[in-house]
Amino acid sequence: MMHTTTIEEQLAKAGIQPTAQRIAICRFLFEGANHPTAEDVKQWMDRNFPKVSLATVYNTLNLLVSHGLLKELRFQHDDRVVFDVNTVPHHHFLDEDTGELIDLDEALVTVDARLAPEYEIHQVHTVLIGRRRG
Amino acid sequence: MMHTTTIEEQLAKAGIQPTAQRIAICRFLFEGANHPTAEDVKQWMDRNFPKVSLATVYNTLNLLVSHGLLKELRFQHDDRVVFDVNTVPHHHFLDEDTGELIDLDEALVTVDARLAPEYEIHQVHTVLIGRRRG
DNA sequence: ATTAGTGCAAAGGATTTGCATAAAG
DNA sequence: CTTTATGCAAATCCTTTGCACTAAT
Repeated sequence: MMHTTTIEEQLAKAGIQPTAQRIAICRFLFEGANHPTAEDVKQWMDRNFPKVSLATVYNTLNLLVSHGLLKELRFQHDDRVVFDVNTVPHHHFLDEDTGELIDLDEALVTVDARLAPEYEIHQVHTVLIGRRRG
Repeated sequence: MMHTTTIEEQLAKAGIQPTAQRIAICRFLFEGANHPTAEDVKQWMDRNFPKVSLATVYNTLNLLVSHGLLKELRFQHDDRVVFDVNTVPHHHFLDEDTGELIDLDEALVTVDARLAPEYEIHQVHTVLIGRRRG
């Protein structure tokens, strides 16, 4: 029988003290938030865990990033940072109508770059921009 | 014999009045500036065409973008906008040591995305992150 | 007790805006 | 003359920081 890791455990394992504020933020992040901005996190917190300051939101997000639990991303269409719980390398689809960002598993996108041999490639990130019909 | 298009002509053709400030900025941009930020443009102007305000630099850059002579790009490693004279679709290599950005012709990078048919793809942009040896 | 986390308000950097002046058509 | 561009300073947006306060170990 398999044991689901709690947020406290995930934080502890990453070396982050699991305070109430941090757990609340992680609850939002790890339970389905889709590429939220700091402001999105703040707004969710205001509704679900009031009295947390914006500074704590930023501190916590940066802490999670620096401990590898979160990635920060920037896209062309928005000058704000968005956070991605998906820390595994992957790509993104950006719906140009709605602004919605969708993670694309690395296996779904094949990138073949024919560069001169002095270019060592360490990471590849593709953004597909378009529209989802339907 | 082929006639090289002047900056004035390029601006006029795009419907932009070719003022002295705009021409100077375009001279910097179109003659080899590599993915400059607004601040880079301002600094070049301070040296080569003093007394131009930062507001005019931003106004001009935005004007060029809105008329299709320039693209604005944002990358993960820098929260500032960088401008790209290359308005044809292409990809980028980011040297993670130096921060240098290198344009990659679209033909050099093949992207194959296996998405569900409701995803209409209009643009593809790949960033390759790594290091250039040598 | 000592260290670490939080909240608030202020500061910071990048970019935009309002408005008066200057230049262009 | 009338419109458009410029310069300056102030304003705005996002994010970070300093510092006093609180809560953990």
